Amino acid sequence: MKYHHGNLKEELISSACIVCEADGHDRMSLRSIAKEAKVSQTAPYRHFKTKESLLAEVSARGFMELKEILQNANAKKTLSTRDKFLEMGQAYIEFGLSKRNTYDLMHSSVIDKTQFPELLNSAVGTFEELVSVLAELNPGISAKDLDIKCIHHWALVHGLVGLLRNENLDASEIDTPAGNAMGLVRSDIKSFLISALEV
Amino acid sequence: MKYHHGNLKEELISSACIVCEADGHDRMSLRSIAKEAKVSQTAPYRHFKTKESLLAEVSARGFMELKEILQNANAKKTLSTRDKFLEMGQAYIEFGLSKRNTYDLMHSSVIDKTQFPELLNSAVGTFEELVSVLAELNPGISAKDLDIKCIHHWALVHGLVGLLRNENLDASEIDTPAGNAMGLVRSDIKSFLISALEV
DNA sequence: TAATCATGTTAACAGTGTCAACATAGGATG
DNA sequence: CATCCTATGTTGACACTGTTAACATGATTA
Repeated sequence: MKYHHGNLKEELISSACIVCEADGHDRMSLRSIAKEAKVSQTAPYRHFKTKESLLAEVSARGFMELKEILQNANAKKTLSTRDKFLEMGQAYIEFGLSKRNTYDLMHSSVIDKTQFPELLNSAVGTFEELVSVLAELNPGISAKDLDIKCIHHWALVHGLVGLLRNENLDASEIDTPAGNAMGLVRSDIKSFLISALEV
Repeated sequence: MKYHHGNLKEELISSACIVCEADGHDRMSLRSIAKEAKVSQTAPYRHFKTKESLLAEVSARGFMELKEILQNANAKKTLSTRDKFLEMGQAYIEFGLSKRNTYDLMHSSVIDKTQFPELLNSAVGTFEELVSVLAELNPGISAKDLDIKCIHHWALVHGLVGLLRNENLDASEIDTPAGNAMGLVRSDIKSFLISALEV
């Protein structure tokens, strides 16, 4: 039994990633992931100043994964620019729905992003991928209009994820106009995007 | 000093509303609001089964307030339908930004809405106000298309609130394309809505 | 008047983030 | 090689949390 773990920091982060996605960041305790790493409950404090800073790391990895997913969609050379754009939108939404709790953390206010510059950069990085495809799709557009278009589309997919994730308005659970519409959109995200993005 | 408080449930709820908005729902403790009401730390359990159920009440009040705000916007008879619609969008966003923490709670996953039917109804109620104005704005539209349009616009404003609230991407704080664009949108929400909603 | 029951209290439990004080080991320095 | 330093671990403690069980009170009702 060796006193020093050797790779604790990395193990804590990846363990935290798993627990966060499984249980949600608010139900994750530092002590439990320390225990999982077979290490005392205060050992994490040698690598993270606070619980928040460990969560910031988890969040940053989420943004990196999301960025990679968007890059992959944008890199499909067989697709037209328009289709790459649609693919990105769909990929974004699917990430938000499948990595539900991680996505939650990424946009949660428990982490003050201004205190974690790297995290802020990661979050902003997502935006850049969108800028590139929209610039290609709208040749000659002004920088300002391009930025605004980006926000428009980012807000749309981000908001849709929020509605689909959080509201439990699925037709399967409740029979209302909102619920029915939500089920409709969920069952065919691509069609919704085509009509909503009007591209 | 009377043993029975007389109005404890109501006082706990309104106190919780204030604390939630001030500190955020995750930093609110049952014990602290019990103390504030000059009552023992377990007294709230006579009125709320769990902390979550108290938060559900706070959330429901948030949705009611939001619905009222949207109704007021929709009821301005001097405005055209189009302007009422824009007014609603702006009012929604302003609510999300000014009642930041309450809005957070309303869309948080700490409350399982399926376990609080009233809360679910409140949340769905927001949707109905949007349906009415969009129906007026798009005469002859099919029910399905109307629902989808609603989701589209709801997602847009909801997503925009999320971006403006959560990302700390303001131009004042960080100088990036995303930050600059965010500052631009924030400074003139109405213009953004006009261009984004294309109405 | 007596009993019931909603509504309060106290004491306790297991769990949390975090800090101070101490222990260990591996690498740098003499 | 011996010694010290420093990174990294442990133990013990503190104040706080949500929640439950057991008990107290007092208003309503039979």
